[in-house]
Amino acid sequence: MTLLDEDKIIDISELFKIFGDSTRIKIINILIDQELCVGDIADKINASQSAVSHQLRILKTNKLVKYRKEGNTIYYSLDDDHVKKIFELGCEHVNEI
Amino acid sequence: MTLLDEDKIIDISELFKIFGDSTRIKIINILIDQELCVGDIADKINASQSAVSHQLRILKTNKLVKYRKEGNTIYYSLDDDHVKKIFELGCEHVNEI
DNA sequence: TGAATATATGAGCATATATTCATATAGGAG
DNA sequence: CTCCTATATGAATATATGCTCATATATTCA
Repeated sequence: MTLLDEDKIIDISELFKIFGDSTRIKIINILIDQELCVGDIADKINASQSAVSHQLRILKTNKLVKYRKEGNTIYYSLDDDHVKKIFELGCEHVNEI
Repeated sequence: MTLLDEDKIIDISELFKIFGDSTRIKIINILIDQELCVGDIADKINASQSAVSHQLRILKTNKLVKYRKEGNTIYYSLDDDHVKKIFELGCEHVNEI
């Protein structure tokens, strides 16, 4: 291993693993330019409330999304500019193949 | 779905799925600045020849690496500048958390 | 041609993971 | 307090996937 140690390798692959699921990519895509509550996300991406909630937990745990409570409702949005950048770079790549 | 259609969503998540494995990240990392043959990759990342070959096939199929034959030996290198960019953006992100 | 080296590949196994279903929790409205 | 809505969570299941082992393929060299 030249550049990176084992721990960082794991971290990086774990990060990309998060992006490597279509449900999560749909969530990220829908949150690119807006914040949305769980139910609306589920509606817009055609997934169950439970599935979305499970995936949001993973995205939240890995700091890819942040959230804001308003009464009963929880609004999610992208956490970090890197998330958007990584997503967009992925788009670019698949567009060019 | 606002921005992307289902097919593109699948493509993008498939792309990131490729990056979402530590063996493949090790391979990408080791190929960042050099081309190497299968055996040398296996040695340097401490993985079996078979495991590396399996993963190289995935990387090759998805156009993340390219190869060059020289007699008996096959040299692999990163295919596309996006691969390096995506990898580096991933590094940046994990460094900032 | 035969042996040695480099790489690829298929089967089988063990593990990880995404979804569903059922249920829990929690806040707001009446 | 009670009902309703929004979200989270745990268990179970089905599927995907990475590794190993054994073997195949291909190229070089003697």
